Amino acid sequence: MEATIKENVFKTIGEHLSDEECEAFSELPFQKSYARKTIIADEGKVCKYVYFITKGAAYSYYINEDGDKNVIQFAIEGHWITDQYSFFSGKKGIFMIETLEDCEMLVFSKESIDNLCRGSHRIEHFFRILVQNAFAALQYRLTKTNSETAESRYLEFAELYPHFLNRIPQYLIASYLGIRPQSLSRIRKELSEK
Amino acid sequence: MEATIKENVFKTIGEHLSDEECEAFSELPFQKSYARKTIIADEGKVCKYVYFITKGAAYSYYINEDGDKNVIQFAIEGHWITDQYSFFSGKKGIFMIETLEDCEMLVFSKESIDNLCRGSHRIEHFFRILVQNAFAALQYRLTKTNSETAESRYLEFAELYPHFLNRIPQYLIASYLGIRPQSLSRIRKELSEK
DNA sequence: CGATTACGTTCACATAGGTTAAGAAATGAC
DNA sequence: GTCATTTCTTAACCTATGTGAACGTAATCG
Repeated sequence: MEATIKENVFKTIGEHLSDEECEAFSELPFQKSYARKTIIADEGKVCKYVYFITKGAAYSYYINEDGDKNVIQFAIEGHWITDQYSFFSGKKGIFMIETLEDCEMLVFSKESIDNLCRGSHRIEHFFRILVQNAFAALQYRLTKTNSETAESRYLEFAELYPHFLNRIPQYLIASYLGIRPQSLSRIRKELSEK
Repeated sequence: MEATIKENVFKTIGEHLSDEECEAFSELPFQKSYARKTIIADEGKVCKYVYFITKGAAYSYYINEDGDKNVIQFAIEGHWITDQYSFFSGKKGIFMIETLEDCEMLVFSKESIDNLCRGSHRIEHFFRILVQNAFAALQYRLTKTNSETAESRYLEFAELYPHFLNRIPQYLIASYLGIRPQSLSRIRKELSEK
């Protein structure tokens, strides 16, 4: 288990923890399997866990007043996923999290993250850097959303996450890009005609 | 100075530091004034500082290939502003930061943030929480950008930041919302006719 | 103070992407 | 394998926002 944590979790930011810290880390999460299309966090309920995916794929989304699904984030092996807002505030969630494939996850409760961070400065540091990088990436994504056409956002997505294209249904990619499935289909057609 | 830091900086997340920690914190930044319309961080150069605004207003933006300005963030008294990506990675910046009004700022270098965090677990914790909250807010903003009309985004902006409406030129608000100044003008006209 | 520039408004027209609807293709259940 | 369901594609039409240009007013600066 320690090896799994060390390999999977810590390589995600390339920091090294001592064996002791690593052990503290590895005692806290529990491992869990979820079947494909399982909802693991539900809008309106408090999101009590952070999930680190060791196998499979999942995504988070929210549903607006019109009933449209809006994809926030995709996550595959080596990625973290949660409803940040709900998880950290303890207030009711705004996002759903659902598996796309059968998944293996490491599940961390808020208490375990808090204990880990309280108990080890370096683990707290690890999480700070993790969130910081996520923030910078999200800021970049927002600028693109605000200033580029759907076509160029799709091209950038395809370049950035080529392995997602085969694994994730197109209508979810469309939603992630902020457009309708029909529009993505049209864009793909135009691109293939060029 | 300690009082200023304690009052200004720490009230922003409602955590309390010991006097000792507070003192460590207050020794590191320097205070600086900037005139209106001063560019304090420049795209293409490394962004070496995090700014905490104690007076005035500023904003960050980037300029795309077509030469359009794209506003990322507004910041007034009590807010932090920086080019996160550049600041933390040490790579060349992607955003500009410019003052909107004459400003007073507390300026933190990367070394000072790193030293503060290394030297005090609680300060590291402070910054983790700070970034976490910013991340959750940004994620929420992105979902709105992806799924709502410009009109409803404007209404939400006006409700969330009523004090910004008077202080910030409309063409910058338009850019923040991802639309053109003419479109915002049209939207405002339609709203006033309702 | 007047000159100049920056900002906001309006309008006519263009276009990206949304909508609705239908059918084709792929996937999954039995 | 067959049937049902989910996903993808296409097309005709619609709407929100972009574009370019003109004009008025407010802010800024000499």
